[in-house]
Amino acid sequence: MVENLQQPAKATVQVNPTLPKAAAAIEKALSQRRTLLVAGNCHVHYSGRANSTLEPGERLLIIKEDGSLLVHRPTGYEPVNWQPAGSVFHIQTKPTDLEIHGIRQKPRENVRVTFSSIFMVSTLNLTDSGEFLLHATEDDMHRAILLKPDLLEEGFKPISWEKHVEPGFVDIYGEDKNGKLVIVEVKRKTASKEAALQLAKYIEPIKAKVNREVRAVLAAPSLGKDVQRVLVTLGLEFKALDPKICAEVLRKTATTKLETFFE
Amino acid sequence: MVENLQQPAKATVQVNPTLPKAAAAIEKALSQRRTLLVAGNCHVHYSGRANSTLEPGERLLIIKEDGSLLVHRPTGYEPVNWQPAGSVFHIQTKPTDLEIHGIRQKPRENVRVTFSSIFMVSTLNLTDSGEFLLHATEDDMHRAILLKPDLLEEGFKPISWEKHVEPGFVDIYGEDKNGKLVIVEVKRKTASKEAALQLAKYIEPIKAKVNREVRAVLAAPSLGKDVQRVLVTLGLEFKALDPKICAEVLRKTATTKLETFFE
DNA sequence: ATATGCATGTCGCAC
DNA sequence: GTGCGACGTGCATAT
Repeated sequence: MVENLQQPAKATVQVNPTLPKAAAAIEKALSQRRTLLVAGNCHVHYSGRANSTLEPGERLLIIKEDGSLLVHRPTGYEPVNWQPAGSVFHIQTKPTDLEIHGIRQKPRENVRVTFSSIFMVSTLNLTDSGEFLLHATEDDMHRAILLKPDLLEEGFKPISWEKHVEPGFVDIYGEDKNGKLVIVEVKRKTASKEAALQLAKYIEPIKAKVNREVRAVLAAPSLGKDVQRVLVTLGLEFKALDPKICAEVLRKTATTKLETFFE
Repeated sequence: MVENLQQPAKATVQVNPTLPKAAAAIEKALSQRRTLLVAGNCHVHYSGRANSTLEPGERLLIIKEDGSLLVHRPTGYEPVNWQPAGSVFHIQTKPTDLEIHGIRQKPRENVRVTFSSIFMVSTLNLTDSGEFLLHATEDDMHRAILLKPDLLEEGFKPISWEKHVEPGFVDIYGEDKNGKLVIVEVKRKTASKEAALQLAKYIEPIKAKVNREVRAVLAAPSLGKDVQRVLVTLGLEFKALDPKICAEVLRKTATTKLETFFE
């Protein structure tokens, strides 16, 4: 048959469909596991971890092939209502409106999007295997220090990484050029008082354990308002460290080195 | 002219447009401040607080009238790339692709979405003034306790709310039926060790200030794994409190009472 | 399953 | 502007 020779359409669209025609297109998109777009006037009820209501207005509904749902208003980066991947959907058509009901288990929660009119329905058949790479994360900063300890200070020797000591995890743990123990807390953004306190609370347990002097260093691109004062009070040190520079260091260095670091 | 008598179209769509035609539609949508949808094969580069690259694949681009941008892959609740409201966009057409460049100031960052083919372009003219209401938030729990203090315990009398004491804010602050001071930390989800510690750190400063006995109550729907033990150690109490029940209490009570509470 | 912490988190509010 | 905390946060990871 001819259809078998054709590529399936990447996009199908209906503009100003009747509600029954829209319902048919929606049902088909859901059963074929395609990305579905519906624009129209709707109201929304959510019930689950919390409850919400959204009064009628014109919005864009997106349902993806993995069962995630988004309701977007005409402004704002964030969806006003949503459902994470794994939801299942039911369509209900009434004389004057079309309801899309999404249910998620664990936690049990559901969204009902009820359209009174629909401007557009579109079904997209998207294929996407492109890799996504993000750089200059806090993890990149950790790796960069391990690879090139001089980023922290000349002569620093890392011993351990993400080590679980009593109250939580120490980002990096090593020795300075004089053999003193150094614990390092890394932040990719301006460090707050919280970060300083988090670092401070590790000092005593570690001192008690190793029974020798311990230095504590907060490595971050900058310090918040009164954090300098807190550092002095608590006997902590600060090292300026930019996540982008760390990412650059990693880019210039073979990643194989990283993987062999702790073998 | 006839056009003036017509309602502006709620939705305009092009399926499989040439890149120049798509570019024209995109330019128009941006200049008219409409919601724009573009589905096609693209790659994305982001540079700003971090850096990212997304290799080619088929995605949906959304640009809203407020200058927010979303790039959605065919799966996943979250956008793979985005730009918050307030970004400005430039279109660049080359022989083989169409680049949409979004720039945001403060922080300075930019996204470049480069389409090699486009399946669909749609412009939506959405009007939305519907109110959004969310219930069963932590704030609802605060309000419910203020309105109906017996939710916390029989005879409780609230004194203050979101009070700034030394290390931070106490959620609720009051007296029990025996005249003892009570400080309350409210959580809308299972309370973690952090919540217990947060509560504990207020006790000493407050004791020092008021110079009398202080009780500390953690009000939450449930406790995490070892939190019960932490509570005992620190001398804290627990009160089971469900955000949904709080929301229900508020729903049944005139909101006017709330506003007059602290007058 | 639960707990812990990061995120280009975003957003709102108070100072 | 900065700081601070909530969010239906989502998400990955380690236990």
